Amino acid sequence: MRKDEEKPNSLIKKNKPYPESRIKIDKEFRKLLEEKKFDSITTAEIAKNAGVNEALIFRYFKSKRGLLYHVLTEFFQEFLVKIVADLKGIKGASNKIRKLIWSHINQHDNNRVFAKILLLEVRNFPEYFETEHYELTKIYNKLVLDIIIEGVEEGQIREDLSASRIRNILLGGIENLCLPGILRGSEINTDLLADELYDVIFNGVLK
Amino acid sequence: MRKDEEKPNSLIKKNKPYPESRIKIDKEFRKLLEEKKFDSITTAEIAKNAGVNEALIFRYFKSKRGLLYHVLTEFFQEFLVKIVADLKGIKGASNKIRKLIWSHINQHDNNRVFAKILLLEVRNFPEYFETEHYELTKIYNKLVLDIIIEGVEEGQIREDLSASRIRNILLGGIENLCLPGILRGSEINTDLLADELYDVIFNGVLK
Amino acid sequence: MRKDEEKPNSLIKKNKPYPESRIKIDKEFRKLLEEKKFDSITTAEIAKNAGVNEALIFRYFKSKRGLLYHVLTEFFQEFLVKIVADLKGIKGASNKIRKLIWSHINQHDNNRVFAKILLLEVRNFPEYFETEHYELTKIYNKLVLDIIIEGVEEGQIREDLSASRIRNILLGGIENLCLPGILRGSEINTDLLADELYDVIFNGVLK
Amino acid sequence: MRKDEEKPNSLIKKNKPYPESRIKIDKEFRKLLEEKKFDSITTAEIAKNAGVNEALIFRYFKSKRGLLYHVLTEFFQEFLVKIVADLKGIKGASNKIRKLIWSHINQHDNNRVFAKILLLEVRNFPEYFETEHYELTKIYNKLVLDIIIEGVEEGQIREDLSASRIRNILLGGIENLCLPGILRGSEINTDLLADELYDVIFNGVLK
DNA sequence: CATGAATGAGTATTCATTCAT
DNA sequence: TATGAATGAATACTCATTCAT
Repeated sequence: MRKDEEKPNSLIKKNKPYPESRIKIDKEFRKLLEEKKFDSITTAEIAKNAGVNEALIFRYFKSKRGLLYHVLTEFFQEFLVKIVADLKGIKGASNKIRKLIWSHINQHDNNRVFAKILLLEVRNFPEYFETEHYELTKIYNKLVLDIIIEGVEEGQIREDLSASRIRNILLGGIENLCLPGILRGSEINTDLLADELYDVIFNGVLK
Repeated sequence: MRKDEEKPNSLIKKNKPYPESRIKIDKEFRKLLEEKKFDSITTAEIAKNAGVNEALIFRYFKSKRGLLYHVLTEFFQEFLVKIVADLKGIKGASNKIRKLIWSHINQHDNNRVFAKILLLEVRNFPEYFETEHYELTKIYNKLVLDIIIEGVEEGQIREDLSASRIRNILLGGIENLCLPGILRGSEINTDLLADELYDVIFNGVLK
Repeated sequence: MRKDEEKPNSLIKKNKPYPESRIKIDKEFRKLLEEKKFDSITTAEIAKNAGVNEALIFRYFKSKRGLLYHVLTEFFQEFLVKIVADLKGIKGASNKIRKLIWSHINQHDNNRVFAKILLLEVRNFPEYFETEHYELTKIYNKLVLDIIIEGVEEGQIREDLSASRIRNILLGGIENLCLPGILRGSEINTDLLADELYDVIFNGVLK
Repeated sequence: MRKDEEKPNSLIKKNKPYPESRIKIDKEFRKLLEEKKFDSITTAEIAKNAGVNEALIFRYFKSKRGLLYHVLTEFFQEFLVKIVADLKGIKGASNKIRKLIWSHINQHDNNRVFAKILLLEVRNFPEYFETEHYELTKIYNKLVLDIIIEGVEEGQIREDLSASRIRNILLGGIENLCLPGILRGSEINTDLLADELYDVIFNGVLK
């Protein structure tokens, strides 16, 4: 059918495909981010390695930090997509939470660069909080909160604790568990950590 | 007696007191370290805020990093003194270890800046390992090792595990537990963390 | 023909002309070099006098020394071109040597700044020997050597002396003779010096 | 006798003996001058090596250059004393000149540092010409001139050439001959050079 | 006579960013 | 869309020199 063929096509076109140079910059920057700190990456370096003109970085991303925020947003979008996909078809709040914990830790494990940046670099910049990325974290927070509420409504989770507090404990716990591994570059045993956290949380939290 | 009171006074003076400017630099640098990363602190900034001439930083501390190492050493000396004092009079290796864990975490809690620097910044600089501070850490490591060995000899600790491995697990555990709090500036529940770690370690380690 | 005249013109243009600022830097640096020593010329001074931004020096020439080496290379290229042109059409090794001596001294006389730098400054920098300029001197040395060898083969020059030793004596002699004039800025009597050197060398060297 | 004992004593006192620190600075500076260029010697370095307070350099010598001029003067005084001593008892202008040439070259050979400084460093500083050292060179020039004049009056030297021109050729010749050896640190064959110069000069100059 | 402290002007070099085309 | 040129504000660090005591 024509419609079927055109729709995705037009959708992609609406997202007007980024010019090649822009993509190269993005790619090269991600690569550099795995090798060194944001501060010690230079725009000259990015441009040279990407084979594009330095000024393009500023045309496309406004500033070096703009580039960082953009890349961070991209990552978080993928992160969200992944989480949502992973949760699809799972019934019951506690099962969802178990999956979410695992999936979140797994994402951290597979994207250490971003985890590190989020943890160590970004919070220093005041303008971060006006960032698209920051907006996305709010969406994620909401998503998690909804699952908790669902659990409360289902009667699985104690209703005498504020749902948002539980959410914070959950997310804080995940970060705490991942931190050492991310920082030191040491192994993250996703299954083990996920189990442990689920245990701890749900012993305190389940009815 | 007057004489008795004056002598120590004069003794202290012999250790010629640092010039005021030097102290100001030290102080201001510590302050800035609490606000921002080492790399983004500038010598100009230190000097200006401290109200001294920038060149004095280099006269007194050789380099910006020299200043860092100096401040780190100062801190670690106090750290060591505190630990040794805390251990004084405690009998039995396991009691000593319990105290040491607590004291170490407590120090981290009270000196977050230094903990942060140690954890995140300093290990990148190769010359760090020729630093007085690094030498002091060796002394501390030895001190902990000796307690473990004491435990083995007293028959409290399993002798089929290498003492130095136990020491490493112990110190690594402390760091892991403190990391999140330090990084985020969130609360560190010293008593809880210390108990937990002691438990974990000693369940695996005690005879 | 017009076409014939235009083509080389356009060919030259393909070697994209250096930006004006770059040329200004080059020019101003050469000028300063005539007034003062390399070490006491500052990049700020160069930029200010040339009316360009100081950072451009580094964009175009990497470093202050890079600028020096560049200018030296430029000079030496002209030097080589001149020598080769002067030797064109001359028959017989001894005639070539006579011409070469004269031409070399003459170049020194006309480019005292460079002679001075070569003699006094450059040999202190270890990285000089990885310089394009240094590579060019090797070419020149080879060129002179070949003439000597030609002389030996023609039977004009004694074959019991190593050709390269003769070359070294020749070039060393030229430098010695030029040195005082260059250093003091006093007159260099090219004809006289050339005759003298040719005499001395060839009395010892001819068959 | 008292008088005998007191006189030298008082004479020394008149020259009021320099304080030890001053002497140490002088000594250390001379030593450094043999190792590196004036510009790359720092006052801090001098003071530290000499074991004196840096500020003393300025008390005693006004400035870093002041120190240089002082040391140069000292050297020249010794130089003059040596020359005068060497000439003592020699009869006849031509014999005196022969000796003077030798003695001058010999001094250069034995004091390469000073020769080098005089040749390369000092002439750039405009204030040099208000220096005591510069005044001493005038004395030396006069001394040489007088010998030439003596030679003219004795009838040994042509009176149709200006005596001062002959003097200049003589002194210029000495410097020219010494220059390469001094600059390159290569050997100076005093006897040979002296003979050569004497020959050249006197073939053109003697009656 | 001697000293420790302090300083200002400078030093090459870096870098994110802007601009004209 | 792309580019080469240009720039200003920094950056850690140096050094001769002054000053109060």
